Amino acid sequence: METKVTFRNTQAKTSILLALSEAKCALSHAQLNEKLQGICDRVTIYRVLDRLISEKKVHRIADIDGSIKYASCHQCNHPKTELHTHVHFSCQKCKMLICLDQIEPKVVLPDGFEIKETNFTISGFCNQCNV
Amino acid sequence: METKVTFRNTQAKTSILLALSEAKCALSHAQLNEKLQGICDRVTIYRVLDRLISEKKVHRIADIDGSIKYASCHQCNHPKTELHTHVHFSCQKCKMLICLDQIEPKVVLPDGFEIKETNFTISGFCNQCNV
DNA sequence: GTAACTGCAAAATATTTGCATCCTT
DNA sequence: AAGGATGCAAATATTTTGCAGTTAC
Repeated sequence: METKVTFRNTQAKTSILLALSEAKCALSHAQLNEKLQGICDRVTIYRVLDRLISEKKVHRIADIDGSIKYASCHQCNHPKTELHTHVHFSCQKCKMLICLDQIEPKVVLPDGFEIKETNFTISGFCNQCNV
Repeated sequence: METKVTFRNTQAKTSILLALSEAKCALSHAQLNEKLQGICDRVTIYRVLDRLISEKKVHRIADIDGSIKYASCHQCNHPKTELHTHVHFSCQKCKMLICLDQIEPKVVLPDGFEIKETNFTISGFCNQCNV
């Protein structure tokens, strides 16, 4: 009774993955839509992003304000890992959200807590804006 | 030219602060609205929450999925601190978001980065649900 | 009395769904 | 050709804004 879904490689998917790969930071749906200049519909972007996340090619990050950003997993050092335990930095000036792969805080939870996913975001001014 | 705003103590504000204080976890706007049972309007809840955040009585947490939760600052050990550097735990089963005050990862950022705010959330199963 | 606060209606955003059509495989 | 993917329209949230009437101080 297993429903096997085969993902296809389409123009939209390729463009979206490329846009995310080229970006040096995570992008919101709106930023992606702007960057893609109408190559495909807004709705398609939502759907493709969902598929890319299922395929573990993209990961979804909740920014410090709750807005969702998407990042190509190749930007991180551990593309196939479920846990993205590294820190994200969100700049209050240039609005960029970047992955600080090197920085992975070690956290030990109290007994009984089982960790499945993490989202560590620090906000402030990045090294480009902090002059 | 300074505009001094004096916040007032109103019925809605008192009820909302009480609801958040009674809760053992952070609540979303929708959860608050339900708990308040029509004591005040949805819009009022948004506006009161904004005020309470300005007054540093409540803090705003982006949950792992990007949804916004509000927590009474008395739940934390450092009510007046700007930085809420402790870890939040978001349970995938019971949907509760709690503050783990004791746990504060130490993070050292690369040169040039200035830290203003943090949001560390870990998701999984809490000690109540993990049986 | 005055300025902050509230409720209601309406606008602005953001995300999801339905469905006919188009494209990969 | 079969079923996944897309575009467009429309339905659902979710959050914000305007404004007239109310209330705290």
